[in-house]
Amino acid sequence: MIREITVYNTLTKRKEVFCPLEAGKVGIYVCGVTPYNDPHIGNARPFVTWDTIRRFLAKIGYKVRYIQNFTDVDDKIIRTANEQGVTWKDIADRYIKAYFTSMDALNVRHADVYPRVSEHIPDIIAMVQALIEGGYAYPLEGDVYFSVDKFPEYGKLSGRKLEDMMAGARVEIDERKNNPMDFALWKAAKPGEPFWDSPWGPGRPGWHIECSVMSLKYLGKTFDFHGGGSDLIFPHHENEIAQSQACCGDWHSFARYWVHNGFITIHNEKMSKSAHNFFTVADILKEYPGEVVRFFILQTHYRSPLDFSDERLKDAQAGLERLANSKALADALAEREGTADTASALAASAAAARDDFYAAMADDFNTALAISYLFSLSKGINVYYNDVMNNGLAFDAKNFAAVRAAYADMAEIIGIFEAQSAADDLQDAAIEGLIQERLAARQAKNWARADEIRDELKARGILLEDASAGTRWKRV
RNA sequence: GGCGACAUAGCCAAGUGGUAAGGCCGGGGUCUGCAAAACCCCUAUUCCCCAGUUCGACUCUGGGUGUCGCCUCCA
Repeated sequence: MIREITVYNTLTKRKEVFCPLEAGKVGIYVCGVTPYNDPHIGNARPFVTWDTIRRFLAKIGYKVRYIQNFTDVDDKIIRTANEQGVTWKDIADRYIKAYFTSMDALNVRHADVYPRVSEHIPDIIAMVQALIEGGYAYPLEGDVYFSVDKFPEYGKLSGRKLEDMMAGARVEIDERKNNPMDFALWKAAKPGEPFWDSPWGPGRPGWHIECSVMSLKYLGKTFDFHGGGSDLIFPHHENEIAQSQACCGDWHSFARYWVHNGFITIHNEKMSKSAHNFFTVADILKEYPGEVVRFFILQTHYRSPLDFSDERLKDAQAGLERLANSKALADALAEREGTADTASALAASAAAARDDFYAAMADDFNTALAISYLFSLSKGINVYYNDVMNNGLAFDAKNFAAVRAAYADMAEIIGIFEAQSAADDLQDAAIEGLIQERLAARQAKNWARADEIRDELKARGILLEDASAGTRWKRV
């Protein structure tokens, strides 16, 4: 079942054949969010992407362990809490909840562990201590800094040299540090900030150290995939590499494949909280179903930029509805019985489509290409449906079951067709009753009454579609 | 200033050294009481520009132009 997959590794800047650390298993660490406001769609991209990758890996037989952190101790959280007169924990809890609400709507399955910084302070202190003892870090007036000069490989992920960075640094230079690029592992507490006791006095962790600590704790010192947005490559991931490798004393430890997704843009400009050009997932969900948003994201390869607009979302919705319609047709067909041998060719093309789909996913998780095979099978299903329902072709239950299974299998990886049917005050039986009444009206050529019933149902979100074999209905 | 990515039809978007997937929109047709859905047909002699390598390049190399990103919090 497990097939060879290739993946673009930011570290080597090329596609590589993926070889798991441990046969049959995959360990994934994805940088999560800092919970201080509602997630916007740009934030959602890596999680939808990784959810899909994860589904695929599990499908082809890997046992997947997926870890995603919450940075719940942070400047912005503290600032927001102070502005609102609540505790940092209130803010973190509120927006972690908001994160789940949004991601659940996008069919993002939960991680195996969601470690939080605030729950790993002792582990963090231990790693900082180890880095100091190893000569890689130094305390300074209650802070602790990582000394980049002690780590020869610094810059290997982002492809930049220390000298180049210093030349163009726009950061205010802190003269106390050994090297301006040295970054904080531990920050001394300022008045009004949350703090924990440490060997260097009261303080809190720097940003990068958490991921080194928590990935080590939950995945070990070496693991397979490390993911996140491209904006994390530098300095965040670069710093993680420095900390983890220095700490473990093993130059080849830490993440083996670095996978970074491109940005979601608006009018071709990066969407970001600081630029105030973002749309939150929650707001988009008021206009579009979560699956449309998910589908919109997956129709573009994860490494490409993705421009967000209402028009693009509408396009995605139209495409997804096409796929969903085929699913509905397939479901309707599947209720029939028939022993004819009329779907063997379709079954063969379904198997081929599924195979192509898997091959596309195995080639650097090319969801855009993979989805095209879903469309091709969709067409096959539609044609067969028309032949059986409208052209009198005898039904082939056995082969069609295989077709339907292949279609569902692909859809499951993409993560569509999972929306819970919304609770509706109109019961199925009532709908069927009205459809029967309309049928009678149509037979009596009472078009006015027939259309009235159709409009009535439409107003309540029920769409009718007449076919020679009967009337189908669906909720929209 | 340093480093990097990308440029494919009206819109979006895959892709390969061997002659351009798929989706959306649009046009025509079939089916239908009308709708809806579906199906069929049409919609890039061409992949930013200029050189070069090659039997052959959109795909490789060099140069140019444009857009975007990272170098500061950021998915």
